Amino acid sequence: MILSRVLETLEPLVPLSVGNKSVKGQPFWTIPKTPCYSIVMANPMISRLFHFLSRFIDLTEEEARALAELDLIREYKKGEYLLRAGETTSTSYFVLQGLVRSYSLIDGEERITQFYQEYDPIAPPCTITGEPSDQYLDCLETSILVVSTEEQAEENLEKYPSFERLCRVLSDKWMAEERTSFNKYKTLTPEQRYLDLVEHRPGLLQRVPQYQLASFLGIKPESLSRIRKRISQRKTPGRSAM
Amino acid sequence: MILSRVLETLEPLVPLSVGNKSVKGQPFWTIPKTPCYSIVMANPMISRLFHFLSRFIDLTEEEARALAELDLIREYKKGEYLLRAGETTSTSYFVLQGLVRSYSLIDGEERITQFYQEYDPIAPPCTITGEPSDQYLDCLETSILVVSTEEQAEENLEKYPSFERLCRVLSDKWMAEERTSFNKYKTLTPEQRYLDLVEHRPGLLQRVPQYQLASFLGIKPESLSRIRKRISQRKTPGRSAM
DNA sequence: GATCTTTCTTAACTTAAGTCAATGCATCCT
DNA sequence: AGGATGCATTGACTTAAGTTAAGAAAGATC
Repeated sequence: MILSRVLETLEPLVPLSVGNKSVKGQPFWTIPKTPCYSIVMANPMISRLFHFLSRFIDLTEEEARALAELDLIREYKKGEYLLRAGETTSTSYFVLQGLVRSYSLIDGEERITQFYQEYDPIAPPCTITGEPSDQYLDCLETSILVVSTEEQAEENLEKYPSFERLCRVLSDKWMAEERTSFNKYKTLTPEQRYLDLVEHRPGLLQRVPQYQLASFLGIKPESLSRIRKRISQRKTPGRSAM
Repeated sequence: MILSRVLETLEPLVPLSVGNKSVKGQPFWTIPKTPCYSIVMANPMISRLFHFLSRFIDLTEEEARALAELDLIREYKKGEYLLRAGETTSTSYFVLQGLVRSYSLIDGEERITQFYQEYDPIAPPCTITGEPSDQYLDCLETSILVVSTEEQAEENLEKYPSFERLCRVLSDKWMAEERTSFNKYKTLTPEQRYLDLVEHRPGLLQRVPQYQLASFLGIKPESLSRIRKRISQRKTPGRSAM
């Protein structure tokens, strides 16, 4: 398995602007170079999908065409729900552009469990377990997603065996990431988690209001405010007392 | 995908005794009934592996033989390390019997991130990312594990395409479980997490000292002690005063 | 059975997040 | 401009976990 090498070469997409509100009408992310599957290049979002997949597998022209013709890409408006607690779905998503969040309702309060941004998979546990979801899924920004049901996937996995491999490799990668961030969450304090967020997902700070970041970090907005104050005071220790 | 049905029918193994110290020399878990692959039945541990796998896939006699002949099952002594922080490995495990824990060292203190028991997979993120592990892996009990390197897996996935499907299905199942427990950890208080543990993994309370449970729950032993006191006082509110 | 060791509990005190409430500061609306 | 709304900050107070230290209880050893 050469996934480690693969991951090293996967450069993140470069944002065109800070915050998606500031430059309206423009795509938020640059369109990446991608290997040339003929049918595919017309649509920049399909192109983006193949750019991502090319890091993990070499699809034949036929497979690429088949995948493109499945026509899996959909746009969801800001505020639109993909899933509500209590429902069950067999649908998974993959974010090509935009921002989706998952949260659960605890005593009437939204507790955000994840933000899904460009190149993130959204695989609700209920697609596997069949149990009613305890999570809500909604779009914080108008988002362009790859949409795939289990049934559809199943069908095409049989037709194109190399998809099976692709799915397994991606599952493994995402599993490792999930484990790693779980471990981080467990071992870091709220302050360290915030600093980790600043370091590793700085884009989120621009795209998400602070009270939602707080919820994601597992604390109250007031606490995040105090943490930020603490940090800024520590960084500027001088120029006090006269 | 019929994994939801599959999961419903997967009954947990029944422990023979409470705590592995009490009944020495006896197997801790009953040996399950399993479909009859001829080569396999000799060894109860291989039998157990196939019992588990049969819930997810029907292997041909040839595939079953191939899998058995890979000779992947090993015993590790109590206290033995499978992985240390700083190292990288391509080896994953699957617990047939025993108890393994992962932890990281924070300021010289062991912070337990997971207990792996019967039927749990152990897939260190470094097998995928290639980065040095931040986690230690060691056996809390003498354990019997399926041992599999990426290279070996890779080789056999090519030879036996249905293994590819098996791996993907298992990855998906484990991914869903990982997500679910992450969400739980985020949304529950330490006290609720303890109660959840009592309800869903009661065996652990017998097999693991309290200070390690506390670490796993993300709190100090003293706090767990207080939490338990709080709970027991709540359950026995009467018979006080005079 | 007495001793040593490990684990668990308790208590007093500290720390940081939660809670509640008030204020400041944008932006949006008409 | 004025008012409403939503979000971030601040302060006073509460709560629960962390810290430190001392014993009690349970197990292991000889």
